[in-house]
Amino acid sequence: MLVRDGEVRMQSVVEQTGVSVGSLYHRFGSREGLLARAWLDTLAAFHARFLAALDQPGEVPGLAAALETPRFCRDEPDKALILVCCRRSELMSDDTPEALQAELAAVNDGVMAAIEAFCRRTGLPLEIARLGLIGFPLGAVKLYMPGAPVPEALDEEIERAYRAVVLPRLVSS
Amino acid sequence: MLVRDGEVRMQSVVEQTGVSVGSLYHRFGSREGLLARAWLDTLAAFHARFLAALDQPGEVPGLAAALETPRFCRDEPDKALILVCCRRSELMSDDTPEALQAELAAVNDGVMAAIEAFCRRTGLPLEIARLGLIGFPLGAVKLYMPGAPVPEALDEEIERAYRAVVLPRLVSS
DNA sequence: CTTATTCTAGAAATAATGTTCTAATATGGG
DNA sequence: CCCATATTAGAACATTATTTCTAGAATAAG
Repeated sequence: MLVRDGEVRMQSVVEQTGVSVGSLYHRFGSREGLLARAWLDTLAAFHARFLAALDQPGEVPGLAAALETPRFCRDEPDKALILVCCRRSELMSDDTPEALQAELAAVNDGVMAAIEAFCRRTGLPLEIARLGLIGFPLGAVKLYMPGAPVPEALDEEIERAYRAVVLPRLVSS
Repeated sequence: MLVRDGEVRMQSVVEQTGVSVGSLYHRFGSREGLLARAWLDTLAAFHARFLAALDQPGEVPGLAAALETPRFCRDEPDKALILVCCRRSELMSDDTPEALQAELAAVNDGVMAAIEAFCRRTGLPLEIARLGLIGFPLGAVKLYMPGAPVPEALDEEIERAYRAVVLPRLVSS
């Protein structure tokens, strides 16, 4: 584990990866730079899947995107650990290099735009979309991670919750 | 904020509370002791409400308990911040004083026993109960905290999700 | 093969944080 | 009022973490 007690120490990274301190500073510039890079790479990996699923047509709009969270946890456990078990504020703060802060802003804008487009398309209120697409799936997988694998059976429950909050808003629109 | 970047520094506590280092160490023994005490007190406050709600009779068993999470966030924002936005592992670790580790174990045992009794009473599988009682409500409020208040309207959505995963299991039992 | 460049290594310097300690201040019982 | 005990204060100390630095190894181009 690179992460212990919610903190990431340069020394732990050296021990766990076998890469020397000098190399880490050569590549990432600082601890902040390293953490931000880890967060951004993880976010990009998830968002690629999430956004693709969001545009995917299906019986229930957005359902595939909601199910990307548990699937990502099973497919890419290492990245999912960062995505699900770290807070953004732990990995990116005010003293994160500006270039990386800008990169995060760009990624966030992209996702926000995609979700807003989804809402316009479907007539869903933004808050409902956030809840069904992110809040419930994330809350569900967090019951298991870290430590246990995310069971396949969980997807059915996430789907039930998603339908329960989204379908009533779809018909009324 | 006592918490910055997910870390709690003794110096921040001194600054935010006006209490001196000496006093903190006199009362809590160590940083670990202080963090564990904060976590345990918070947990106790929530569990008192959660367990009372769990035993409360109602049309849908457990629904009141599921709704205690958003209500707790509104009623006790300071404690909710610790409960919702800190990981247990940040506040309690292997070098937490043993007495406090035992206290946590006792609290956890109590909650676990109550949830198991609830499952026996209702015929619900444990995983479904955890999801509806904890996973979904927590995932929902985390969309807002920290930074924004938890809207009243969220309770209705949590209820929908709770019913969606719990009701199908109730009738079949 | 030689040279320029990039990357690696890890000890040493710097900075940040946790803890201890002594003196001073409050508090409460006799 | 006086003493005993509990609490407070914050400077000094110890520990732990981040960053810098210099020398050496790999890599690639000419």
